[in-house]
Amino acid sequence: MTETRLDLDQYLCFAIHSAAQAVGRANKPLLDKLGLTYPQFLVMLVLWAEDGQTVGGIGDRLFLESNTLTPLLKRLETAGYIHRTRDAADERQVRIRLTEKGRALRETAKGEKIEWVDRVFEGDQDAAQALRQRITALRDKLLPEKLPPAKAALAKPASDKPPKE
Amino acid sequence: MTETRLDLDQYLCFAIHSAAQAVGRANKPLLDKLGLTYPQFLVMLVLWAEDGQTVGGIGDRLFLESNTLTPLLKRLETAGYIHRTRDAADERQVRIRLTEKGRALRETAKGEKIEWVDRVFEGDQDAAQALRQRITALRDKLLPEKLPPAKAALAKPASDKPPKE
DNA sequence: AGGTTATCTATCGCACGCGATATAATCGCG
DNA sequence: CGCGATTATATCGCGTGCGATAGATAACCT
Repeated sequence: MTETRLDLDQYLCFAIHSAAQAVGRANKPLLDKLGLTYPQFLVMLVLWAEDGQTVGGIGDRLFLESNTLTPLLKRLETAGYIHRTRDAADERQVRIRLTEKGRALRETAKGEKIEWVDRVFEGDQDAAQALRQRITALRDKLLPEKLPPAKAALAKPASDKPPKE
Repeated sequence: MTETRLDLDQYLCFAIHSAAQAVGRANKPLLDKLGLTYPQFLVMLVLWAEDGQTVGGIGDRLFLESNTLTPLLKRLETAGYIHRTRDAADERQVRIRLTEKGRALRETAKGEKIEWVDRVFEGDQDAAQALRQRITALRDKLLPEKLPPAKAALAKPASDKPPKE
């Protein structure tokens, strides 16, 4: 019959897929304390690092687009963590700004610790870093050509000539 | 200000999260040819290896539960790839069986190739295997211990102080 | 200037993932 | 045997992801 033995773990894509699910579940207790979902927490991380970013700017860092971010940001606004206001200079953009409550949440978050990394790697920080780098390298090779996010934001973009297709 | 520079890639959880998204996008062209979503494809993989499994059996392999699988399986049934029938011996269970169309899809799938693994690893199979193993090891350390139901009860002697909670 | 094109955000629809709960069948135990 | 506990699946609600598309505003071009 079709009793071909199947080991799903032989598929790299399933390994990553299922690992991401497992990580999500492992993060859940911490996020519940903050009252945030994981994507919401990522947005707060981005805003804690730099307030007043645009929807698109946040999306560049998180690899998300407005169809995902707009509803998410509205929920964060309803929860009282952020304000959403059109940029006066460019009315197409929406600037996301932390409220006092949103900034305060950062202190709560700092008090919490991601416990599962220690539990899994048992102090072997090098192994954790190596794995992290390999995974991000894999991701960056898969993503369509987009400028490396954090660094590009630092330097003022000199007007260059993008080669057109 | 709060201009702490943020490198999200320093977080292992974000690395995995974003890598899983990237892998999903990379798989999309292949899945579109098959007319399946990625979770649907995983279910088909499981069934191609062993037909006639129960909902729970499939869920064990994919780390999913009936709240996710039931609607997904109904869609596969609507698409004509599977049948869902109650097990005669145990009417609680639902057996999932491939249709002829479902089996035929396997041949189509075999003709397709996951191209991005080669593109990313450029023939370095060892690197791909090593990464895969590290990721699955991470996942397995994160997942709660699942005891094979009946067997664990046998070995357990009569220490009848159930954990109060 | 005016018309075209590009950019930015929002909206809609669908498919997961999952917590909470419901329902039905089976098991366990006196 | 009967009744409570357990198991298997289903249902409901919400929050993402994401393709497709719409709408408004800005940039561009001759």
